[in-house]
Amino acid sequence: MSHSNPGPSDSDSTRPVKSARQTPSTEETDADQTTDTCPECDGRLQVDPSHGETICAECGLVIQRDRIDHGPEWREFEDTDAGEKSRVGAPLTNRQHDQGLSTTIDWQDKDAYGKSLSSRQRQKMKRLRTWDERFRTRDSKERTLKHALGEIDRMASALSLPDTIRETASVLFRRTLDDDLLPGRSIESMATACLYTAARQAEVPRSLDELAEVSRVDKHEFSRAYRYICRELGLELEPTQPDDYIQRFTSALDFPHELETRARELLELGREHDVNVGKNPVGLAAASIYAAALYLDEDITQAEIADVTNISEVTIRKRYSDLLEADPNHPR
DNA sequence: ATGGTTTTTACTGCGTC
DNA sequence: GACGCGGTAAAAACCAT
Repeated sequence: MSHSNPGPSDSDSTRPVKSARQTPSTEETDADQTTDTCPECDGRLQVDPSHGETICAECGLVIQRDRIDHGPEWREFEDTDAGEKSRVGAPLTNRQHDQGLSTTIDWQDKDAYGKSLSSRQRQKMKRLRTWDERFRTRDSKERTLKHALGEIDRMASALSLPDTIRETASVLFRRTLDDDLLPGRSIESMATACLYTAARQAEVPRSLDELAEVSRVDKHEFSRAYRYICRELGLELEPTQPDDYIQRFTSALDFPHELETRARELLELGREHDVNVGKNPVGLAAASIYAAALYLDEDITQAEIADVTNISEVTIRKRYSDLLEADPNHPR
């Protein structure tokens, strides 16, 4: 009866569980007042009843979605109740500029039975469509939002990021819009920055290079926008961990799961010997994968890893020789 | 702006298939 | 001889001050 959808985070389930990020206990207590704090920024969590979402008041991170059944309430006893109790409809979403509420006039010149309209009617529909369109994107902010959310969706799909992250990115963009951070910056760069931020907050980071490949603006533009919104919205993000890139890179290279764990061990070893402080986490991930591949006799060249990670061979060499030195029983 | 650090680019020499 | 690898110098990029 209720929407028991498996949840968008499923596409993420292949990742090894790092720690209990989700707080499943809140499901049971089910109180609207939750005293938890955001795992990202320790901000206060609040429940948005209209969306059934738990979001962080500080950074806009969506913790949990769809706790409210959006299904209908079938309780109309008298005629006067007609329509009032029925709350049928799709759930609200932040990912459409009008939160998914508006209707659109179809582009086909057909009536409800699928028959073609007379030419007179066609004229009329054309005019109506024009006004309908103007109405739906009434002012510039709505238009901006529409554009941005479309872009966020497109880029998130290209990077196969789950829905929760798109939601977070959408919330972030709304905040930048509400705080008037947009003037002077392109919508594209802001939208890209929001997505980048959202992915980092959810600990499934995509590198700046990866974002740059799907964005319509270049790296510098949106990384400037990113720093800007971090400052203005007071977001404090931890630096990304090399571990967060391991799973994606190993699977892109068709390596077995075993290699993944080996790479993580190497990173841990490196951490203990302080050889990876101040280094690019993406470079470290690439190096640990290369090193792990050597241990496990995988057939791989530095060039191939450099290719999928966008890290130069030189850097891979440097980082992985660091890692080997940290390993007391390395092969050579 | 500046200086320190990291990463990239370009190039060289060595061993192997 | 092409390829993978290790190294180096210089340029570029990045970051804090």
